[in-house]
Amino acid sequence: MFTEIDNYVAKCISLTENEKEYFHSLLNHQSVKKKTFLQQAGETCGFEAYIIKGCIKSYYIDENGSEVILHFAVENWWIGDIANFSGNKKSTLNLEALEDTELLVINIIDKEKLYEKVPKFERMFRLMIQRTHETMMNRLISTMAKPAEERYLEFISKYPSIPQRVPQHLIAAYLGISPEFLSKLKAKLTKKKS
Amino acid sequence: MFTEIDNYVAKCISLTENEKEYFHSLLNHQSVKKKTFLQQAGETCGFEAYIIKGCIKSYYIDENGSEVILHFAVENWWIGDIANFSGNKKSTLNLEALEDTELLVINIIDKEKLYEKVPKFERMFRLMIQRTHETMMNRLISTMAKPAEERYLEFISKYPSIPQRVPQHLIAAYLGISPEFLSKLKAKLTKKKS
DNA sequence: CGCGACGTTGATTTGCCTCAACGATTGTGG
DNA sequence: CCACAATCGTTGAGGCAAATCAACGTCGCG
Repeated sequence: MFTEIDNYVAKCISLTENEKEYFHSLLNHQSVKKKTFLQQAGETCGFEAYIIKGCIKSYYIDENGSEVILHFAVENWWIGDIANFSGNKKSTLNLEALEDTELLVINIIDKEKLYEKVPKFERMFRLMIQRTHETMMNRLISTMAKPAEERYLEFISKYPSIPQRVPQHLIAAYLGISPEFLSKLKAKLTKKKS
Repeated sequence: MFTEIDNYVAKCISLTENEKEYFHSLLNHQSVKKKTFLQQAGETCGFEAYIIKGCIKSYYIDENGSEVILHFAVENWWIGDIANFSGNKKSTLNLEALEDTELLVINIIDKEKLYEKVPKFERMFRLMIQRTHETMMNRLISTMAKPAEERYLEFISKYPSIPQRVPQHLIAAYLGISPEFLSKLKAKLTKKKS
């Protein structure tokens, strides 16, 4: 149960057996059935979760009612609600399982305790968020500067496994285009090839 | 010279006199004249800088040649190149002074030393990057889900001082719209009021 | 003074959206 | 096990937000 997450941690920092045990003791195993929510907008609980198996879609619904997808998080990713870290404002983030999913969850209180007892974890989570931030920035740049076709091609080459697990209209939402338009894009691309 | 940055640090962590002195010893004061670069795309030096006075524009030029502005960083902000942290790939980020600017710079090597000697700084930079990441996400969401007019209004209400220091076509670039279109937007808005 | 940087305005074009109708597939309750 | 409803993808017609191109006025500065 802990092998994957231990591998992940080991890539950033090295722990003693005691520290590892303490870390494990703060993690709660949780299963989430397909089409159910790990978190819904409006809840205030703060946590972070490591995905052992499955796929979670994290997305916002903004005031105008449009859905913006942040991630399709799969095995060996962290998900959580950044907004919940800094302030304690209500989250506007939704986390919904696209498949039956197994997670290891740490709540924000325990995470602070962890930082206190094993400060090395500050480093791990700093590195984690740095990487997330970096991908996010690249996405912002793509979104602002590149046409939909290019963004789509980038997406499938960066995440080749996602289109096989996730319905196409969600990929459209991720790219920020309408499902109809993505369909037309694909038609155009296959025509090009032939 | 260190009063502003010390205030910033104190909001996140508390330091002994010794730690503070060590921190100061790693900072290099640097002045950058208007219209010159603190960093240009292609350089590999990694650093992070705290702005004491002035204004820095950080932006990418993507393959298609279009400019995407990440920040207008002013007093009491950090700037740096995230991409340079994780990998050591060449940066694609440009940092250009829009005004004569005074900075405190720490290079990436010294920053690692700092982490080692005073692990508390892991926390400070984690919190810093969490906040940056949060604003970035909100911007991504706005960019994807909201029309230009709404984004413009958000911008001037969030950063009311920026339009007074920064030429309008750069604000257009920040918002991801053409300068002409921003001009037309403003015309429409002032007409609405009257 | 003259040049370059900046902002405005108008005409035209285009990337993408919305709406609507239609197959194909899946899954679920009777 | 079938029937019917969801869910999903495709295609076409029309519309709109924003880009592009071009011309022009204005200011600040060397």
